[in-house]
Amino acid sequence: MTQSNDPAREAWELLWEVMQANKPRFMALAQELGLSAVQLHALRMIEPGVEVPMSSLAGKLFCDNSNVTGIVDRLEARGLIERHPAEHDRRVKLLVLTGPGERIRSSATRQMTQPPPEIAALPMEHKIALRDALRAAVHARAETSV
Amino acid sequence: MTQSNDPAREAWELLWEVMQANKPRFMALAQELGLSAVQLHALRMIEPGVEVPMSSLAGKLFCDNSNVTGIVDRLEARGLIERHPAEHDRRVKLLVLTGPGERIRSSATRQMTQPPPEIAALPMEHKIALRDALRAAVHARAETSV
DNA sequence: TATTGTTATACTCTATAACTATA
DNA sequence: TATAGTTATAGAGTATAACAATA
Repeated sequence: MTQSNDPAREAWELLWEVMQANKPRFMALAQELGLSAVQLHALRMIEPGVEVPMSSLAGKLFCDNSNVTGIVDRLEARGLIERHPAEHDRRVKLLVLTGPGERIRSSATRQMTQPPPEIAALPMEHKIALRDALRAAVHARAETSV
Repeated sequence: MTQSNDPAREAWELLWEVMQANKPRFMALAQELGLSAVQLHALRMIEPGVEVPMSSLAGKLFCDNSNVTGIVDRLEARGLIERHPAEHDRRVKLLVLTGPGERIRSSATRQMTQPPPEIAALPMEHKIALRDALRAAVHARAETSV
């Protein structure tokens, strides 16, 4: 049971709880697609038609470049992404989704962005309040991280 | 940029975004405590004074029993938890925090439950709306999972 | 027979350090 | 000199299957 006098703190703890409860769904989705959790995250970070440098992917995954090499190796072996050398700097390798990669990512995105039952079943005024508060929070983050 | 006509879907995507943004803070905390991310999660699942069977911890971490053996080995080697055989069923091993384990867990909890700046800085009406909506969601979850 | 936890095995994830090829 | 990515290495996390002890 969460209990606190500070609404922000309690909201934060509840937020963890909701995400925690959603973890099995995410893991099941990854397994269904034949991907590890990290591979699925990586795939999600590469948008269709957008070339992403390896180091940029490392940043998005909060891990080391040397780690990304292996993750990309496996996604490439599965035929989901490709490495292309950048023409402006030949040290850089750009990652792009393949056709199959786009399709799998699209399916993953469709399922992952579907809210879990406890959010979907909220009364409309709660949904809107939730959205508006989170919009404000994310907007604030974008402001400060410029 | 998140964009959707369905407030629940947009809220869910924003929720992911907030948690994603918080990941570096969590990783930094784990490192500061000399723990891996999984070890920190495991430690958080064991409340002071509460004996937790290994299989129960596996459930909380959404992983296999065989996996828990290693995680517990390392936490025990660090002196943060102990294994005790259960008297009612001697196959079962109960996990309890040691003194140092309680102290590290307490410090971790204090920091992890502190909301990130973008939540803490929200106007009070947004904080309360966020808390109330999430309370309703978590409450709904508790209802259906009985 | 069934269950709890361990072990053996194999693979993935992870960082650090050393390396390469570029810049 | 510095940077992007790779490789080598070592350790941690992960599941499956086989196992021991207990129920």
